[in-house]
Amino acid sequence: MGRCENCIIRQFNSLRAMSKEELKRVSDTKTTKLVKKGETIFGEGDKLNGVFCVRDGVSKLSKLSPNGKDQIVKLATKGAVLGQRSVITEEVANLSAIAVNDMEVCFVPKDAIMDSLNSNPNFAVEVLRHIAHDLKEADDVIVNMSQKTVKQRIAEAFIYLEENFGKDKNGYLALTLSREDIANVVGTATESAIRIISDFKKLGLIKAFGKKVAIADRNGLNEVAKGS
Amino acid sequence: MGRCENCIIRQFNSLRAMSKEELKRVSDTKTTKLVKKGETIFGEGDKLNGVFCVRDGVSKLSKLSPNGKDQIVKLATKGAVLGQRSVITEEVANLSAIAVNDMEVCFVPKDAIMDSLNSNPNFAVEVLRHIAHDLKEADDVIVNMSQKTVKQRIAEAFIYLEENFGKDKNGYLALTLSREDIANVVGTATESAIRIISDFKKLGLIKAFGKKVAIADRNGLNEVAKGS
DNA sequence: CGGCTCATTGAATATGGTCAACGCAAGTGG
DNA sequence: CCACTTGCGTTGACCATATTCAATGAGCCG
Repeated sequence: MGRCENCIIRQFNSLRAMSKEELKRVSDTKTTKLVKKGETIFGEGDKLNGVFCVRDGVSKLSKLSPNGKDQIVKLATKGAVLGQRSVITEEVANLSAIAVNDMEVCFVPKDAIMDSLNSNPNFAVEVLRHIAHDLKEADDVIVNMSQKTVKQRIAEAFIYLEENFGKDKNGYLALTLSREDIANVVGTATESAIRIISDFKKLGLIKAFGKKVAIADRNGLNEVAKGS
Repeated sequence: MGRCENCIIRQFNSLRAMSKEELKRVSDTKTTKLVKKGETIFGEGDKLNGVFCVRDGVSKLSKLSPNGKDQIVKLATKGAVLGQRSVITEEVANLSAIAVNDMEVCFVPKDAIMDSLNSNPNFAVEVLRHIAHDLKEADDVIVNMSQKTVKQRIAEAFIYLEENFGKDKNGYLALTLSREDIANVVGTATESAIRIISDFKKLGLIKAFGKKVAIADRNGLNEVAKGS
């Protein structure tokens, strides 16, 4: 099992602001887990005793709405730290974290985190910056959700997926989501999403092969996203 | 002009975690402003040189969507600190802050804030807790926006307004928003909001007198909000 | 009294959700 | 190997919801 001090992933998240000693402590108390596609890392309402640092794979963070539908609030990938928010506010988890593909995550007990927060201002400020950035993104999502059509949001989602997760050798989006997951990301019914995706295909904006999708006309998609 | 050390408002926000010396410094550099209803405290894209602490009145924090419509992301009242997020990430403001009624705000230059953040872990963690809480709320708003109908969201909005801003002696909501503002809070067209409000009135859920609104049947509204 | 701003209403249209059916591919167990 | 299930993706038809454009009213202020 690797040592946090040498972990490259750390460069992407707030743990990079920890001192050598702090990292050593984290490394000594952490455990590494493999999470299979579809498995739950933690669920809404769970009491979290630490945070999860994503080393590999992708997790969806979602919340069940009162009407019984899941809304995916964000996708977390390599470098993300899950559960941070709940640990800080000492509340139960507000979102569920479910693996979208096979993952490798490190669990870091909360004491190591909280002690560093309370004693190392550099670390606290670094975490603060990350959360502040998340908040900005969340505000932007609110605006998108409430002001854009489903079609625009789906177009944006594809662009987002390509930008953040890249493509495989055949040009398909490297992260393959089920139609249902796509619908849950943009907040619509699965059938609605399917219809729009099918339209995009007919318009030549994307290519689709089973659940795999490739962006064929990036500019065109962009036009749609901005409202054509 | 009052001294921050004696300011009661401070109890509601992260400034309560500052030491006496830090507060003194804030107090010496701060300025107090009166902002009239409709005036802009800062706009999207502005570079902020400090934060604004709300002593009285209410501000709407909104963002213009690409299609030209304003989305009100949140309402900030007594005790709220505006612009905090932008100062922390050293980005331009992501939202506009506009006074919904006459306000009194204190402007605190960012140096005092940043220096305390970097040297006082108590303060940093307190700010962190606040922002983490804001993030949770934002995530919840995302779920509401994408999964609930306009009718549900308007019902929730009225309940929210009563809970957070109270009523006047006649039972009307103490914070009076224009129909357009209500529409912008729930993310819909003004006419849609108006129609639904008019329905609520016919159903006896609310009373309306011009732009003033009073909740008549709290339980009924709650039913609607949960989806009846 | 204009001239404003905002609330209100109607009618036509667009957009999205729901229900139901069918196809296809990947297992699974006999 | 075949019948059977199961999970998705896909499509159609219908209904509900929300937007848009347009017109009218109601109150307010100089």
